[in-house]
Order: sequence, then structure tokens, then C-alpha cells
Amino acid sequence: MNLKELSAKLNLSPTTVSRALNGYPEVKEETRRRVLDAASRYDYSPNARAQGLATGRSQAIGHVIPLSTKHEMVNPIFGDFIAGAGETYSSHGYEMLISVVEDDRADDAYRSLKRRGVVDGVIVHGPRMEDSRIPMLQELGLPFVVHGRASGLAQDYSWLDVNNRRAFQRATDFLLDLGHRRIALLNGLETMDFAARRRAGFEAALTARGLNPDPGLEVSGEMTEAMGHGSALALLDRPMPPTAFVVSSMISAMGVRRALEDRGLRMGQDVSVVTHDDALSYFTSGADVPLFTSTRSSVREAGRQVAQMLIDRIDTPDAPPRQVLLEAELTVGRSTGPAPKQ
Amino acid sequence: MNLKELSAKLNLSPTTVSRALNGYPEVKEETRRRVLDAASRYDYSPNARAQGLATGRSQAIGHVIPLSTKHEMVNPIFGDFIAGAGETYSSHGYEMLISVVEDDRADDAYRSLKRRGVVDGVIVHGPRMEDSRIPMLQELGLPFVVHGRASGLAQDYSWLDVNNRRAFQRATDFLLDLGHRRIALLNGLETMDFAARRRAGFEAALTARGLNPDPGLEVSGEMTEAMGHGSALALLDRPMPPTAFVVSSMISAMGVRRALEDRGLRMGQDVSVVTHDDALSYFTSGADVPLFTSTRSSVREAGRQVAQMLIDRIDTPDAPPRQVLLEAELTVGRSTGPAPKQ
DNA sequence: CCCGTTTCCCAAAGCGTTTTCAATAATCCG
DNA sequence: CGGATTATTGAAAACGCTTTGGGAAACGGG
Repeated sequence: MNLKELSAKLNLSPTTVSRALNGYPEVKEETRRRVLDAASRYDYSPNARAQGLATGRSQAIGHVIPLSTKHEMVNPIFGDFIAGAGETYSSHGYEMLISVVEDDRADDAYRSLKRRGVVDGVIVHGPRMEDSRIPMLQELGLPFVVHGRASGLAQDYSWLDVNNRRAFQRATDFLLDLGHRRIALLNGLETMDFAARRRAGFEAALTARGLNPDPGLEVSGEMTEAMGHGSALALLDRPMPPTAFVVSSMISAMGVRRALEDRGLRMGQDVSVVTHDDALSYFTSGADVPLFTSTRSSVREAGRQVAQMLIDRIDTPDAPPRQVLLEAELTVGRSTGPAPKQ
Repeated sequence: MNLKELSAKLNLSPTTVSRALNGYPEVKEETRRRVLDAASRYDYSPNARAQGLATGRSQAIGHVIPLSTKHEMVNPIFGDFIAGAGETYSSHGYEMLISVVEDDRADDAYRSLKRRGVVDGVIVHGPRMEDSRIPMLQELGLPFVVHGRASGLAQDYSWLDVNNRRAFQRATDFLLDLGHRRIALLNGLETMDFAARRRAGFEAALTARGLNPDPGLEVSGEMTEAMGHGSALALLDRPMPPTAFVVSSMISAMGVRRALEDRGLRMGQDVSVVTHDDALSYFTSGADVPLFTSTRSSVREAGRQVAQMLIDRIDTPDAPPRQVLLEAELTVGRSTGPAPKQ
């Protein structure tokens, strides 16, 4: 069933039917009712491609995801973010389009989406410091919102980020208050902007207490379970091992925990661990005291909000860019305790 | 730059340019070269919507994902599956379209995708037993491939599944060989087809040795960390606690491990654990002996293959449906050992 | 009752491709 | 050399919608 057929059944012109369907005011209420009624009876929906061709819009939003495991997105937080964004999209009549590409082809992917008119806007994931995608998208004229943000860029653009710096500063402060002095940082890849900010927060907390950050206690890498395990083991085997860890992801924290077990150390007593927790729906452990003390921020909620920001941006392109900074909660679990006496 | 403009620059008709671009034989080699050359110089790509309208195809594949956490897809395996499928799509010129919907709206979502011509086919995730989506899609005439399969359906359709039954039978056999006799099963939601098959494999192994499956040792639910933890605690606190666990997901297995710790039991010595491992890229722990003994099967690879099957199906709709059954590997880790002496 | 407004509807022109049908130029074969 | 192919290109229709520019009927005020 297409528009022409439907309008034939109604003895109306396609024009009128289209207008009735799209809520234009110049059609009689009774006619509109008839049209709407027939549309649902004959199970008619406009063909999306034809509609898109006529309106110049695709009602779709793109997410470009680099293929490699290295990237922070093909990882647990992906599913939750997508779920959040998808909620917003579907309630606004947008489709979500995901483009998985070779790592070095991301720029081409954005260009291609724009050129072929496949999407009306994109969400930028995992921004790096001075991320070149931002000026590029601005030049392309493709509406976008960044999940996270990129330091060191002159331009003004829309983003939504967690206050990573403050979160890690608070986490570190918390450990310092418990008497810990040798605190290790297991950070994400520091080409990622969020990781750089986390480190800054970590070091700021130390410096504020007159402590010198020890580069030997700072590790950065992909946030896998193995990375947490390996790095923690190496650190624990040092002559002066850390008494506490600040860890950038739940998954790595599990690796740290395994390392502690390997060394016969009790988490929360011999060694404390604070981790960042993206509040993944399948990981939240119900009502009891959580295993890990963590800085917590819902990726799903971030997805919802970022999507909304982008839709607003597409609707009113001339509005100034918006920035949203979410604060993470610091939730106390069973993985932290006072520093052991020397 | 659109087709008309490009052809004007070349002093050719849009017809010829289109044909040159699409590799039709009736255009002179030299002309084709000129066209291709100009296209890349002026950075031209055909508008996807116009192309779609003209050809009647959208070059996109849909994935309908129910919103709720309950569903097995908004979970860690999602990201990996998507990455695998996305690889295949992008190398075949398809886009991936994800539709996140309220749980009870999934059927509408499929219908709508079809009606509006948004996608050329869909992948069905997380089939339940006698899943009604399968006959529905068949009736709709929307090409599809199921990741997993659905018992109890008469029709012939394409699917790719892991041999869940055999995997769990082998896992259970392995534990029986080690002398375990009280073995617990922590299964996924048994409305899910794969969970039913896993249970069947588990029970078959027991029965083959003349053991009666004890319903008190079989738990089914969402495969979260908390579920693993809670169920394991309850089982361990029974008068005759199990000496081994067969667990349906890595995440739940981590919960089991936490429960063992809570009770002061050593995993691999006091209690054995075998889990199913979807070989998620961020979880694989490098070269050392893995923590968990597991039945292992790569979700990413499944994604790649399912996508390919669907594309083939779209290209040749008249070919008979295909079924692929992948075998899981049984990989020995440090979570299993001989049953303790009574 | 007349004329300017509204109200309601329609024909037709796009949107940017592909594809059918036809035309011209080049080539072939006897 | 002439008719029949074959190679190469183009004009125009089609895909299914939205939107512009009218136009006719109904209305309202003087």
C-alpha cells in the first residue's frame, strides 16, 4: 500500500492525504480522521526512502565504531550506551545506524555517511585529546554531539561528559583519608581524553596533600581483565607495593582482585581498590553492599541524554552548542578500608 | 555534488554516468575511466535514499533489540556480536540499523521496518522456544536469519547456533569424570531456547551415568553477577551442597566465585566451576591458563557468519534456508579439579 | 448582495537515482 | 558496398513521497 493507492481509496489527492498524515492544519478535521482511520486500517506507513528523498532528511543517526578491540566502545559499555540512546531515538522517530569500520577508516566513514545522506547527525564516541574528528565534522556540516569531550580544541561544540577529573580526585581523596599513601593508578589508554582527565584528578589529589605522584605507580593501557591482573601483579611485586589502587574500569578491577588473590592479599583489608563503574545494567548487584567502592555514573543515562542533545541540535541547527557535565557518585563498597599499619 | 551535476561536468548523460559507476558493460572503457576519475575527484557518491528509492532496496539490515535488561542482548555479548556482524556488513556495502523497542513492541518493530522499507532483512536475536517471530517474519516476507534457533517450530528457516546441548553435556561429563556427583546448574532464563538446550545437555550427562537430576540443584534466571552470587550462596548453604557448578555465563560465574570466597571455599579445589564463555574480546585474558574452565564459542565470529548468511539470503531469496551449528570448545582452566573426598 | 477572506483541496513539480526504450555510430559479413 | 549487428549513448519514465502555487467553495462583514 502506497500513498497513491491509499488516496485513491479515499477519493482524495495524495497531497491531501500526505498533509492529513503529517498534521498540517489546512485539512478538515473530519477528512483527517477519515485518512488516519484508513491508514491504520490498510496498515499504511510512508516509505522511508521516498520520504527521505522528498524531505532531504533520513531520520537516522549514525554511530561510527572502530573495529578494533583497542577502542573503548567495542566493550561492555557499548551495549548500555546504545540501549539508552536507542530509547531516545525510537521515541522521536529516529533510527540508529551503526557503522563498524577499520580503525584508520573512521574519518572516511563520517564523510561517506554525510555525502550519501545516510544520516542526519552522528554521535562521536571515545574522543581523544585534540580529536581531529571534531573540526572535521564541523567543516563537513554534519551535526554531532560528543560523548566525552576533547581537550585542546578551540572550537565550540556540543558534548556530554562525566566529570572524570573530579571523580578520580574524589576517589583518590577518599583513599588518602583512609591513610593510604602509596596509591596506584590503573588508567585507560591515555590517548583517550577521559583517561587524561582521570589522571589529572588523581594527581591533583596527591599534590594537594603534598605528595609527589610516582610515575612507577601509574599504568595506562586497554582496560581488560588481563591488564588489571598483570599490572596489579607487577605493582604488588615491587619492593614498596601500593596499598591501594584506583582503577578505571570494573573489568580491570576484577583483574586486580584476581591478582590480590594470587598474592594472598585480602581486598578491602590488605589492599584497597576503588574503581570507576559505568553502572552497567547486568553488573549491578542488587541491594547488598557492592563489592567495589566506586565512582559511578550511568552510561545508559548518558546515552539517553546525548541522543536527545543531538536531536535538538538537528532540529535547531542555529542554537548554540550545549555542554553537559555529569557528576559521578562515590559509592562505598567492600573493597576499601584503612591503610594497613606499616 | 549529485549525479546531474557530475554528468554535466563530463558532458555525458546521467544515464551513462550511472551505468559507468555501477559497472554496466555497455559503456566504453575509456568513458568509464573518465567517469570514475571525475567521481573520485569531485568526491561524488550517489545519494543513498534516491538510490534506494530507485532500486527498491535499502542496503541496510535491522536488529530489533528489546529495551529491557531482562533480554539477553542488552548485555555484554551484544557489543561483540555487533562488531562481528558489522565487519561483514561494511565489507558488503550494508548498513546496520538497530531498533531499540519496548519489550512488547518487538513484533510491531519488525512490521514497521518492513512496511516502511527501512531494511532489506533482519537478524533475530535471543529466540525463545516456539518463538512467534519466526512464522511472523516468514509471513511478512522479510528475509531473516536467527542467531540461535527455536525448538518446536514446523517451518524451515535459516539459523546459526552453538551446539548448546552438546557443550553442556560435555561440561557436565567433564565434572563427572572428576568424580563430582552433586553438580548444580545455573542456567539462563529457560524461556530462552538456548537455556532449555543447555539444561537438556546437563541432564543428559547425569542420566547417562544413572544419576537423577535434582531439581533443587537447578536454577534459572537472568545471567547477572548478582544472580550467580545469590544462587550459589543459597546452594552452598544447603545441607548437601554441590561440589561443582555448571554456569551459563561468565558474568554469573564471577558471582559464583564471589560466593565461594564469601564461604571461604577455594574454587578449583573445594568447589569446581565450569562456565560458558562467549569469548568476549575484552575478557580474554591473554596467554596464561584461564581462570575458568569453560565451554567457549566466539560470539563475534557468530556475528560475522550470521550476517553473511543473511546477505546471501537477500541476494538469492529462492535458495533453501541454511543451518549452521557451531561446536563449542571445552577449555580447561583453574576453576576445576577432582571432587573432594567426602 | 458583493467582495475580500478563509477553508479545503488538488495538479504538478520536485527530490536523485536507476532502468527501459530508442537512437545513433561503428563494425561486420557476404 | 549495403544491410545487419553490435557498441555506445541519451531521453524520459519510474520509484513514493513532500511541497509549491493555485483554485473553488464557503464564509463574513458592510
